Amino acid sequence: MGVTIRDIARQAGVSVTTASRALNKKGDVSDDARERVLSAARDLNYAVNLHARALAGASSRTLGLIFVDTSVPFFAEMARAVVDTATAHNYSIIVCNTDEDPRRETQAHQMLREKRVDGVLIGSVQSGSAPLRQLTNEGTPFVLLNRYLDDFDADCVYSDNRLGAYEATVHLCRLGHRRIAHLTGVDERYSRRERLLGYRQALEEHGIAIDQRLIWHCDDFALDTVYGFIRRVLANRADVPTALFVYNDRCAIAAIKAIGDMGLRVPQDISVVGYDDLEFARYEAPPLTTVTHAASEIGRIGTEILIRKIQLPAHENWAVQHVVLKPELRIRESSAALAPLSRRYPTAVSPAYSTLPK
Amino acid sequence: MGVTIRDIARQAGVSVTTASRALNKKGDVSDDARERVLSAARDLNYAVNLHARALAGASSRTLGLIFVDTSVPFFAEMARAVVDTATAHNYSIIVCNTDEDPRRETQAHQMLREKRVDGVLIGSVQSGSAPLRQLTNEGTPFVLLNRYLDDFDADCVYSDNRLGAYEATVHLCRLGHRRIAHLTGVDERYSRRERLLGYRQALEEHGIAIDQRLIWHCDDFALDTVYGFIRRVLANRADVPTALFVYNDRCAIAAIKAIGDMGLRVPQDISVVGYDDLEFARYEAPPLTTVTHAASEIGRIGTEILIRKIQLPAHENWAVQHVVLKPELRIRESSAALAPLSRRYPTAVSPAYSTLPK
DNA sequence: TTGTAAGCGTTATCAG
DNA sequence: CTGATAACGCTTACAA
Repeated sequence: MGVTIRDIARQAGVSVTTASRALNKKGDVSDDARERVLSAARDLNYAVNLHARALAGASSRTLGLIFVDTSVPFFAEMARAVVDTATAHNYSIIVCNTDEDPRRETQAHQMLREKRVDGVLIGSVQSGSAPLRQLTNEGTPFVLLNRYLDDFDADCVYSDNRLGAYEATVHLCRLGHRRIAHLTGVDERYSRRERLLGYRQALEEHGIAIDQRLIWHCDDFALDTVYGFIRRVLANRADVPTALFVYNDRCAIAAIKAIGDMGLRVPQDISVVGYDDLEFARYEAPPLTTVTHAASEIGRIGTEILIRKIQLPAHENWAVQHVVLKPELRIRESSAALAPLSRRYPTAVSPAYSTLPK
Repeated sequence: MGVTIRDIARQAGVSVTTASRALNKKGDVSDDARERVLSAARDLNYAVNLHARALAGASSRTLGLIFVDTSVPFFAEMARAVVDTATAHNYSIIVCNTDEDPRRETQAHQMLREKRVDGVLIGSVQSGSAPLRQLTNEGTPFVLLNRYLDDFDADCVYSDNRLGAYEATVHLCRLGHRRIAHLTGVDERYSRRERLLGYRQALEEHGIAIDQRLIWHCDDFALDTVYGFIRRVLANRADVPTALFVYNDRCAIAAIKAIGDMGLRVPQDISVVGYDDLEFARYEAPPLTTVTHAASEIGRIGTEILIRKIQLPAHENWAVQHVVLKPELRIRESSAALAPLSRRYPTAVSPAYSTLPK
């Protein structure tokens, strides 16, 4: 069943050892022998058995990738870069999704352990540092992607969420806005905390008091929820802000639609700024002001660090790396200078202005 | 290095064989022995070495997934379902992207061969049926996802692209449109051919002659290209259709923006219909009429078929499965009845009306 | 430069 | 019910 190195050794008229050496282009093999081995391998359409190779001590040439949800565009892009970079270095990627469920996270780690992966890229940390500690104990290198932990000093690459949020909010302040709301999620993800901090810092620096009623926590798993939430908030005229900084672009499109359906205009009545610069952001109506933070860069750099760490000669020691990427504000048409009061709110806010289609 | 089954056998005071049996809950083991083995495994934090297991004849519990580009939302959703379904059956997924490059496709197949995966899910077929033939020869089960090959009878699950396109186009015909353009890509992907066929069939059935100048082939790798393409076409007033059926939602948002930037309105001047029903489609302005074809269903069903095939007892034989899912038209506000001529084209078409932001 | 032989960790066979 | 022992396919000392 399947052609083995023994078969090609026989066909090439050499020993298994020589065959192995020739195949792995290592050690001294005569040109003649190498030639015969390689052509035998070609003839027999040989493919190494990586399980055997891994078992015999070599690496498995496989990395694990643990994400919250690889179908979310931002993560999908990051995952794509991870796979590409790994492929370029001849590693393959096993993908796991946690959906922020600690149980699934544990299962993922267990599975990767059983598969004896050479390293793990981690974009989802649900049960604290326990799994990371285990990886460290077992000597499996890992890199945090888009995550940072206060209580565990690990290699990581992420973009400066606080800075991005800060710049987005400063942008709105400079446009004259003072009632700036922030829409975020309900979980305690690192990026949420950081963006909230950046938002607060910008307001404080501009002498704007933090108004808790303008910090909107809304479950953003389904966009419908976000849409409904915004409509409900806007229905109460007193709560309507003049600008809205949304946790990400995905939620921003739901917010923009909700704003429009409530009879308000973006940016004339409410300026909107997103985060992520997803592909569709430029095609929104109006084109969405947002923050880019090259998801693919995070994926690429993280994977390169991981591979470098894996291939580090045993005697050298490793200096923990923190790579922080600078996000960048992309100013487009969804944000504009605060209009004088007389030009705002052209129509009465009517909850039934329009509804979300099925 | 690492705790082995030998260690837990020793600690439990049984033979390796018994330990293995207890761990795999197969064969007869006394409750007492099982108990001791299991607790030893727990104490020592044991994790099977799947390489060893695979080498010893058991399966590797790994599937391969070959896609064109897992970061494209539609594929990302499908991939997500594949990973979830596989996980539920205790399989893990190795992801490969081909970018429609036959060389990368070959590399992917080679890699999966070396990893001795139990089966492969294939959503990218670039070099014809050669790789599939190889899989068949080697006895590696596979299922085509969202693909169908005329010249190779393989298990596959896809949605009826022709039907979806047909219904989309019929919808436009019934709204009174007769100048209906179709925007598609430049490659010869199966889904492109099928959607084009559905489009043609609908027109023919409504007595509308096929006008080649209304079938727009445009490279859709970058959305900018699509945007520029549409603007250029619309600049020539004579070529402006009253309705546009776009290959997918992703391109449709670029088309809608281009139409708007050329001073035309959707749907009053041009009705637009997309395909895929991506999450953002409902939040477009106007909400996009499109065709759903549950990407996740394709992923789930395909994976289930593959696993069933893998686990098929050797003596039973397998009847090739073709699962065809029915797509469904979602009518929203981007398509509307053909307006009388007098109400169309309110503004002169000016190529410099607006531009795409950076 | 080449070959022999001993693992790697597991499962499967077969005999107790 | 249990346990030796022989694979599985490969790498790698070590020996020649």
